[in-house]
Parts: sequence; C-alpha cells; structure tokens
Amino acid sequence: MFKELNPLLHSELRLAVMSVLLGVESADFVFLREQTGATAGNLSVQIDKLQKAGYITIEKGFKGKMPRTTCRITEEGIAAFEEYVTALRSYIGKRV
Amino acid sequence: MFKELNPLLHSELRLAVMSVLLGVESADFVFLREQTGATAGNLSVQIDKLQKAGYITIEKGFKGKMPRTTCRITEEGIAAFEEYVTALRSYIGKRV
DNA sequence: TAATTTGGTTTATATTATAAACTACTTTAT
DNA sequence: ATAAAGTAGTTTATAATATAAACCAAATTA
Repeated sequence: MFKELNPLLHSELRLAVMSVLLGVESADFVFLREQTGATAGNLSVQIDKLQKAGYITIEKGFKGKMPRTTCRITEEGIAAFEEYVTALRSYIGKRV
Repeated sequence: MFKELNPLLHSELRLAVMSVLLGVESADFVFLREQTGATAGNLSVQIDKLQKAGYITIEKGFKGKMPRTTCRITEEGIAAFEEYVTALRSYIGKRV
C-alpha cells in the first residue's frame, strides 16, 4: 500500500540540499546555505549525514586563503532521491 | 526557493493516515492500522496530533459492545494536505 | 592590534517517532 | 463460574532527529 520513505531523505533540509545538488555540477557550503536558508550548524550536520550515507561527496579545500567545502551528489544519491520520489507517489498519488 | 513543509504532515505515518482518509468517507482505528501497517500505540499518538491540528475528527463510540474509534478528514485537513503537496513540488519538481 | 567577518564544527536542547507496557473490556474454552 | 486469550485502544519510556546556540580558527577591516 504505502512504500517506505527513506528517512535520510525525508528531512526538509536534507531534501533541499539534494534538490539543489541535483541541478548543479557542484555547490559549496555557502551556496547551499543561501539556497536552503539553513543555519550553518544545521547544514554542517545534515551534509555530514548525506555523505555518510554515500549520497553526496564533500571535498574540503581552499579558495584563496579561505576554506571552501564543495558538495556533489553521487550516482547513489540520485538513485535514492528517485526512489524517494517514487515512494512519495504512494502517499500523494499524482497530485505533485 | 523552497516552500516550508508543514511538519505536522511531513511524517510518514501521519501522511499515510491523511492519504487513507482522503479516499474514504470515514475510517476506524483498526482499518487505519491495517492500511498503514502502524503499531496501535504509534497510530493512537499520531491521530491525536492530527485531531489537535484540526485536520481530522475522532469520534468514539461502540460497535456492538466493542469500542470503536472513527476518523474523518476535515476541510482544513484537505486544504493542509494540498498545500503540503504543493510545497513538495518545490523540492522534487514534477518528478512525482 | 583590536574588532569584525567568514566559514565552518561541536554541543546542548527541544521535538519527534516508536515500541513496550499497560488498561479495560469481550470472547472463548474448561 | 472462572481462567485464558483476544480486541481496541492509551500511556509511558526511550531512542532518534532536528535545530539553534555556542564555539573555534583564520582572514579581513578599522
């Protein structure tokens, strides 16, 4: 009847992050914070979870002298997102 | 960019309950438990929250000698569900 | 050089979800 | 009649989650 909703993606902020990353080649921490409107603390925790799940990669480097954290969605992340969306269909039908 | 997801509806079980109730005139506790696969305890807690939010009504009566709890979605509940689905679009586009 | 800003992380707290334990009663078996 | 098992839930305890607040290190600006 109802498909399970991947709890890692069923989170407003993590879903927003994945949504942003789906549309770009990569995005840095500041860009993600701006796009999602999240606090830095919350974003830091949530991208960490996405990385641990294998849904995104996090690359730390420097842009000039300033630290820069770059995120990218993985193939696994894309697949998980698509499965999540499919599962949603069982709850909301064709309404979205 | 991203619309807020009503936290009352952004819950797997509460969403499932609302989804069931949208399709029927009313549903009793046992039916909801069967359809959603939830434990009785969890269902009890979650329908209480939905009622407190004004999204469903809960009517207690008897079917013969046995207690019977009947749930119905309200107009407010339907509106909230529809708004939730609209908000989802901002995260998942037309994918659902 | 002192304050402020940037780019974060860690930690503490509040909220949420969930199962386990419990209540109250009915039905069935002895 | 009484004990055992089942039904329909509620309450409570615990684990997981989300979130903001506090913090840190380095860079920039005054």
